[in-house]
Amino acid sequence: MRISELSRRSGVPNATIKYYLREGLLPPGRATAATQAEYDETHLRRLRLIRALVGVRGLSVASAKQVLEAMTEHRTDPHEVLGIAFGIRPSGSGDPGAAEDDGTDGTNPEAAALVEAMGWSVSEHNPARQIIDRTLRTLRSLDVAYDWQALLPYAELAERTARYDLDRIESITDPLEKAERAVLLTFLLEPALMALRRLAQENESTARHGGRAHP
Amino acid sequence: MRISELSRRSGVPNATIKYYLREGLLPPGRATAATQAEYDETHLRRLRLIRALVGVRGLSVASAKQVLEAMTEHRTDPHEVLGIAFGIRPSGSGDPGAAEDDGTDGTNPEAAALVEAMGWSVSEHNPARQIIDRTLRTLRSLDVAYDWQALLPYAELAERTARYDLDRIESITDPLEKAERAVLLTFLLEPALMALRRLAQENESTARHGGRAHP
DNA sequence: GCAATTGGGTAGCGGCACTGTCTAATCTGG
DNA sequence: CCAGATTAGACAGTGCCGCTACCCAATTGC
Repeated sequence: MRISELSRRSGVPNATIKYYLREGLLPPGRATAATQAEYDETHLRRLRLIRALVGVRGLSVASAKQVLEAMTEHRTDPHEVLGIAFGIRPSGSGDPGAAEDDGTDGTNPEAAALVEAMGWSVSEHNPARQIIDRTLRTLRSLDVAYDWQALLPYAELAERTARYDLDRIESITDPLEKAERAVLLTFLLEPALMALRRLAQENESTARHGGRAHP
Repeated sequence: MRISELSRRSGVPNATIKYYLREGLLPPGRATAATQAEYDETHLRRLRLIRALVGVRGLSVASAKQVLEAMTEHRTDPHEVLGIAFGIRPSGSGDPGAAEDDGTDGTNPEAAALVEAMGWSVSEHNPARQIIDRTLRTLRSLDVAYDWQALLPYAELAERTARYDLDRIESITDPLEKAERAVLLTFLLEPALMALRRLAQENESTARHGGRAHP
């Protein structure tokens, strides 16, 4: 399959496919000549995956690249992939690297306390820790008295969610397929889970305040 | 308080505050003269809220504006605010309005089935429905056999999350404060909840595969 | 042989979130 | 009363990001 057919079958414009190739999100096709390369079903699949991560989930192209790299390399087992992939940040946020001026070392004490309390075994470097500490700090700066203990019930629910996530990929034997499924469920499901929460919030709000939905 | 003090106390550059004023995210100060306006604590608070929504949560400035408008107007009760605010989309996603070419009418049948099965009472227009249907369609296009029934356990957990969310704001009497808290908990907590899920996933993965965290 | 297609490269575009500059009016200190 | 600083408001410019358009030489299919 040449690039035009790949474009036609995926619905992604020719120029955009070239862009993904340049950026390294899509591996190059098997070159058959100086101006000819052959693509196969794996490229088509990868392309759809890219579109899902970027379009539906809203990852930046750079973040999607990291996820895909982690997924493809999967040095030993899917566990690695999860560990690496879980640290990607959405496109919206600003500067990675140096914190603006809030003098935060890399300790994230609140996340650590939470992990300890839950009895979890997670890497010190998991960037999810940062997100938790940052969120709590931000909330408190807005006079919302939240600390890690306020997150405990949420952590409990997250634990069940994670168990359910892992159940769903346990039966897959092919490691690459398993890694792909893990990425899909982790990232692509995030907007849907938040959507579920909002539906449930509206329902719960309706139930408590007795109001009916706006027409 | 004049603009410079507002800038100094919030850490937001002068020019950026003017930008937010232009965009309508921050209400104008009380003009005392042609080149003088007075800002107060509510402006400072609002500014911090903007920064939290845009910086931490990653909302686009336009989305943040909608959230803030819904929050401020709060025609009758916080229930309205939740209903409106819950429909905001993150900045990452592409074109609102016309769906690309996947001929989707506005029905979102899977979300409807899920809502029905859960016995929820939510508006037909809640955009969370769209997100759910879109996510499921995308997953299936990637050969992941998911339908609304696969989301039921997640919906169950979302319901508990929502109950906990509503518990936390129930005691607030001032309607504007309540609306603000609802917005904060709904939006600002989202990254943290996803972070919790990832921590729990890593933990669960470690437990099942017996691996230890990467050094 | 020759139009059409392709790979590969570079340049440009539109949107977004600011940022810098300018002007005229106003305030402050002496 | 006046010099110097500050301010509101308007507008142009910047840097980044995700494409998109164009160009060229090589290759292909007819």
